[in-house]
Amino acid sequence: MDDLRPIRIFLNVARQRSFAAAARDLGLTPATVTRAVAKLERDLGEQLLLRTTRQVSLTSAGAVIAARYGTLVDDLDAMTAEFRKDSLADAGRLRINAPLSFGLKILPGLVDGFRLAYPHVALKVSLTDRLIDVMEEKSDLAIRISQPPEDKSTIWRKICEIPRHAVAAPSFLDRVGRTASPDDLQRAHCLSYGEGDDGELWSFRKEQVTRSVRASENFVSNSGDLLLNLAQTGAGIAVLPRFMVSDGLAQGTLEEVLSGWTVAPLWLSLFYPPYQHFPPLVATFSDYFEAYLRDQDIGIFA
Amino acid sequence: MDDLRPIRIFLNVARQRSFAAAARDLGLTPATVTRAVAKLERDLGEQLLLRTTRQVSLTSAGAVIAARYGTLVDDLDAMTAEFRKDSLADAGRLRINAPLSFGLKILPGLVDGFRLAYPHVALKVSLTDRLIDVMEEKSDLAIRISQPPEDKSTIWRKICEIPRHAVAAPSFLDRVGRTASPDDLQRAHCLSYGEGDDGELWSFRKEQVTRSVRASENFVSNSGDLLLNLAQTGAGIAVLPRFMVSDGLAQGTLEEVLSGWTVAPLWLSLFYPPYQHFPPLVATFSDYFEAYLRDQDIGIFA
DNA sequence: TTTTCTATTGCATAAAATGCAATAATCGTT
DNA sequence: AACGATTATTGCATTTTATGCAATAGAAAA
Repeated sequence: MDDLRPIRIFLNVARQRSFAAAARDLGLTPATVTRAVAKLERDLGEQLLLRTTRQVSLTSAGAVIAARYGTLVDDLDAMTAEFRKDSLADAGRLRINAPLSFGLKILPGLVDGFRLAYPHVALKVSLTDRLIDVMEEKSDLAIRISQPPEDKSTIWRKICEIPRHAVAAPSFLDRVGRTASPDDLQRAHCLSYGEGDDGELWSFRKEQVTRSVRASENFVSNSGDLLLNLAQTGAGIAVLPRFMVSDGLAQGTLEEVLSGWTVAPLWLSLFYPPYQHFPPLVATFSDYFEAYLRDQDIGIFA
Repeated sequence: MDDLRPIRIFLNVARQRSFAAAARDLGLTPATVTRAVAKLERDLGEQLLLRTTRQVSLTSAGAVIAARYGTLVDDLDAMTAEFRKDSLADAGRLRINAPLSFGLKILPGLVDGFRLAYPHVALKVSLTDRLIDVMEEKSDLAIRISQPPEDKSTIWRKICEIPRHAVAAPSFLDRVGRTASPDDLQRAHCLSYGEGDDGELWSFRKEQVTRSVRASENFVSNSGDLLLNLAQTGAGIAVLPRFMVSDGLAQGTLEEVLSGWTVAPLWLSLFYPPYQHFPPLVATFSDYFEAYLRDQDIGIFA
């Protein structure tokens, strides 16, 4: 019973008690109606309608089946209509994935605003620091802060650049001394972010001069928050997004290292699963996301 | 949304997270699966599945739709299975139509027995004395006591013959006198059964001799019970089925007129709507009906 | 009776589904 | 890194299915 057409036609005939009327109603030929009903009866192995050329009535089985299938078909139509309605850009469900630190620091305000603007959207936010596959994480979109993506297979959209600062605790700098040039940086003092074993490559820039330093592999973590904590307790120098260190700098628990030199920024991007047809709701959120960030002091819009 | 096939295929793909696996499972080619899912997505205007050559996952919309459609399709399958099961000969619904007097006198015992033998059949009995169209009365079968049917268009089955007796109250016969031959019958004394205006034609037979009397049009009723009541109160002579008068004869409230002469019997028949495929349950009841009547002293089985 | 409307069916045509083979993409293995 | 295996997709040819038209027989109405 895969084809609902015969059922629909049968229901119409049963309501109107006429094949011809049903045909006119549905814009079909009587022949089609006849064959559809015959097919349904054949499939169910039960006669549903009693026909004379001038009169049509229901058998017992037909009456039962008309009632039961009728409500079911109505349910299905209502459901399908709802699906179509939900396909608008301002309702439905949205699963978002974001990095841990970004999620905790930025998302609360953003999500609040979005829920206010689009109250019919059911949001599900998952926080993961790994730069995982969007599909595996079952997300409709993923927020990522990373080096400019080189991935070819995934779809992504650059939102802005995230300026970074090399920071350390004042107590730490008091102990090891403040340097003026990246060349003087002690590799062992570096608290590096990364998934693998080797340290990050930090690129400092001052006017036209660029200096690169490969951070030590002595300490590598995939958690920006951990690096922040360590830096604040005086364990070393970390290179972190501004939105993570601005509080510490303001309160004096952190001090910028190599001020005057700028670190190569990261990119804040939105990653999408391999959509053929971009869901309108995802586009809506993406636009809201970009607009929201423009009003915050988080990134630099090129 | 008339074709459930794409939905079924989509559900299978969603469960297995693989087009190829679904194809193997359903005995289809991957091409068919691909096209079915694409069709569903086109119909709903929403992407449901995210595919890579090695990975398949659900969009938000896909997850919702899979869940909702899944339960609905399950309901439909269960319903259809139930219909098929009910198409057996011992369950379902049965609408019976019978004449009033027969229904009150004979049906109670018959229905009791049938319900005991077939407890899963829902019976609906309607009593009508008119020889109406079976379809108009919305019955699956009609019990009729009548002259041998000449109808060509309807389907009927003769069960037995119903012997009739000409009866009157003893007091009535005391007053008007007892006659020995139909020829002496006073037309004005006849209480006639019929729908129209003119009286019945009563055919009496004694050995090889046949005598016909047309009953008076002075009193005609379409209710056998009314005729019986009138006869018992001494209003005249009525020709009635034996099962209606046997009690009166035994108790002496009625007396047979022209004993020795037999009245042409009526036929007890079952009338059916114009079935193409005879419903098994109707056949079951018909057989039970005939068997039950053989055990009663109601009819004569030729 | 004739007339009109009805349900059905055979036949020719149009539409849809299917299978096969080829292609591009991705993952695991060597 | 390169290869092999598996996967989803698509164009093309074929088969299956559905559809419309016209004809037929039956039943109610005029």
